[in-house]
Amino acid sequence: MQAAEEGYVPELPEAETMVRELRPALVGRTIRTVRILDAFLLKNSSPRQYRRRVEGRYVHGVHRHGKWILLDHDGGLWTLIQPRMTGGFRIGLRHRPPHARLCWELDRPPHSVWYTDLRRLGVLLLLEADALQRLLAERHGPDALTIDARTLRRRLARCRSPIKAALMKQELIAGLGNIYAEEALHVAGIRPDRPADTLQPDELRRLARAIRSVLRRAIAAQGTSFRDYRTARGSEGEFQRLLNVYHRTGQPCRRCGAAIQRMKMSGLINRYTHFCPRCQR
DNA sequence: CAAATCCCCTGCAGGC
DNA sequence: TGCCTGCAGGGGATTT
Repeated sequence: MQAAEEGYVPELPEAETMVRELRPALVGRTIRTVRILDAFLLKNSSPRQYRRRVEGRYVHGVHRHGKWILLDHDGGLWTLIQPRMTGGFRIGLRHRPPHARLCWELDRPPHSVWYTDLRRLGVLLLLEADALQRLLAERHGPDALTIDARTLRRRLARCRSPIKAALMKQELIAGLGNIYAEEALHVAGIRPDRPADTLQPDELRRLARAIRSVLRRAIAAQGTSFRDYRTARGSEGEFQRLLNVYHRTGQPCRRCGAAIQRMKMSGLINRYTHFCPRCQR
């Protein structure tokens, strides 16, 4: 799956889509060679170190936590990939695709998995199991895809940020970004600028359910979250059908017809937040 | 503890 | 035509 050059912005559904494509390509293969075309993305190892540790290793599994992708190299060694804005994968290509940064060459088909990253904001870390656990514990709350109302309430209990800003803090809940936080709040009928700790029990139940359903639907659509309608390149229809508020300023709410508004709020001061002033309270 | 700011990076749109 | 600015955005580090 490619990333933003095709209009995708990796949040949880995009990461899940990548993992589902990577799993049948990588699991059970041995990484023969790693071709590192851009050392910039290796943040905690040199190309030599990375190759020495990973080459010859069997891939035991491919996992996702929040927006992060994990390769289990077996024997307690992991590659953590944060695609950030424009990271993505291409499978089985013989020649380097545009913006190729790294290639895992495999012992059997599809023989190659490429990591591509147009803007080079992505991060790749080589981690022992205990370091990975520490990182997840420090930086990641529970995964948004399976969040339940009780967990959500606990995570937000002492948080006074606007609920949308809180939902985007990965250490509270992992996986939501700008787009799906907005969409979930619209489905739940909650204004994005409400302080998180003022949500009532019934609102938290609606919100937890909305987060799960928005993410599940986006995964079913293979993570169709377009950032930029100007470069949507033909998939524009699907994108517009899925999104209720994101990037829809002035357009009618699909539920009540009121014009979608945009605003700025504390914690997200230089970004717009879209919402329906009638449906969301 | 929360918020703001800056930074990483590239492509593209809009203004002049 | 070409240069400049702003914007998109995840997320870490640093400052207020």
